[in-house]
Amino acid sequence: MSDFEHVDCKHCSNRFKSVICKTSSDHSKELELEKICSQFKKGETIFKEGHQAFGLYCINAGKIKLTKNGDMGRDQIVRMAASGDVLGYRSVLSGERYSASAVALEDSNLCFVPKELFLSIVRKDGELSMDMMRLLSEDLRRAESTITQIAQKSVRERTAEALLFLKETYGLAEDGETLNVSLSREELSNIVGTATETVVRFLKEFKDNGLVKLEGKKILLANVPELTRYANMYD
Amino acid sequence: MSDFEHVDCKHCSNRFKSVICKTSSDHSKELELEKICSQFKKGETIFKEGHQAFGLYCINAGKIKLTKNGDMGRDQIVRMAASGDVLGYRSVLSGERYSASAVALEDSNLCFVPKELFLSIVRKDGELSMDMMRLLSEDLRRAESTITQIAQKSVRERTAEALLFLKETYGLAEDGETLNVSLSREELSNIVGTATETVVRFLKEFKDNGLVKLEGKKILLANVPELTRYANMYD
DNA sequence: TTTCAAACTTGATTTATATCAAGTTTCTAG
DNA sequence: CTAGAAACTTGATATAAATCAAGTTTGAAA
Repeated sequence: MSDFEHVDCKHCSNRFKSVICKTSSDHSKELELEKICSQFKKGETIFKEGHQAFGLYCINAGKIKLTKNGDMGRDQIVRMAASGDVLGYRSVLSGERYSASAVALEDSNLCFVPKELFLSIVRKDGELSMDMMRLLSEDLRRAESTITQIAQKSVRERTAEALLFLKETYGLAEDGETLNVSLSREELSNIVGTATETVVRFLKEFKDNGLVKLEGKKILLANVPELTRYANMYD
Repeated sequence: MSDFEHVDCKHCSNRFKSVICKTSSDHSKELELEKICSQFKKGETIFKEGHQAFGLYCINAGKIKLTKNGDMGRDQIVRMAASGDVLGYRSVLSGERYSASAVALEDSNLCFVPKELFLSIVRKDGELSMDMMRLLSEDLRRAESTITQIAQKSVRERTAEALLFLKETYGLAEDGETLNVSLSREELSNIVGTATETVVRFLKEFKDNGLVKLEGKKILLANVPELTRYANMYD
């Protein structure tokens, strides 16, 4: 992690719709003064599960995974974040330690906002409060939906679903077909919640059935409708 | 569902610590006037997944399960709620439809607070806002922890864990050993995310190993430390 | 550029759990 | 109190996915 050129919030809030950046202009000024922009290289850890939460991070550019340690040492990816998303607000709001680790999936640029500053702004800015509640609500809805998926769907279905989820979250590359994120097979297995070999096998099956094309870590979605059928076999 | 004697918030907030009940006295008065207390019989549905959220519910007395429909028709229990808990705030805050159904596990007594009233109080009461954020944060943390558990633990571990979770959530009966909640084997399987027969088998195994005693739907935890070991075999 | 380690792939085998089938018990409505 | 349905239990079998083992490819550092 190294310091990076300061990105002003106005610029940021125009490009992205980060809740934090939208706060009214007087609070914005405070933010401008106190926030710290840093650059994280691919693979670098932004914060670690179990550590004290000193503040939150706004993603200015880049892609971040949030992982939790399972009891047997294996990681589980519980969220994937992109530009405009905010990390760590859950812990800051509840006053707890970070409940997951944040790791950069590619070189990323984040703004750090200290806990006290953020809390004081939230207390003053009712609209920001509402935004934060909406954000938490949406995260909670998605998490509970994931519980249902993982508990009830087969690994094949979840693998197909993970690919579609990555498409929703990070979009596609310029060709309009390739997933716009590069993950190892192990990371993919940590999203699906399965063994690495199993992910490899299902990707191969999908490839053999013309649903995807594989080229190293690049995954090209060749047949999204059919992939959707694979993901929801009982709809 | 039938009308029930009106329970005043002050009384309620003394016994339980529902966020809603704690709001400052001027807002309390509004609440008193508009809220509607109702009684739900065991098995009755309080609200249904996918329906519009007209407000939220405070549990005055009773136990409620929150379930989501999986894509193949099977239910998944995503949360268990008790006296003092609030239901439906997620949907009200995010303006979405209910994302889960709420069903009474025993005869229960709830207060309904209309959406508009709640939102207007939240907007005015900064402390309530903070409380709601803490509540959502805690729910989110627990949900993400459940994702990790379900994705990585065996059904045996999750079954043991479910029993411990029920002990935490609803406590024990007067004997200090029996779970203070009565669930069908199917409901238990909907918490664990497995087949009903599998839950039956593991309960029997636990019984044979002296971890629990079974008497119909009563489950007596005979050896909590060992049950904990079963739940976290790789700690 | 070579070398070594890490990541990936594939096959064989084992294991956990789902599913199916057939009772048995418990609860509920009449 | 009885009949029937629903819930529960148990066993047998099938199957999905994990694990183990052995390559192969890829990528990074020297």
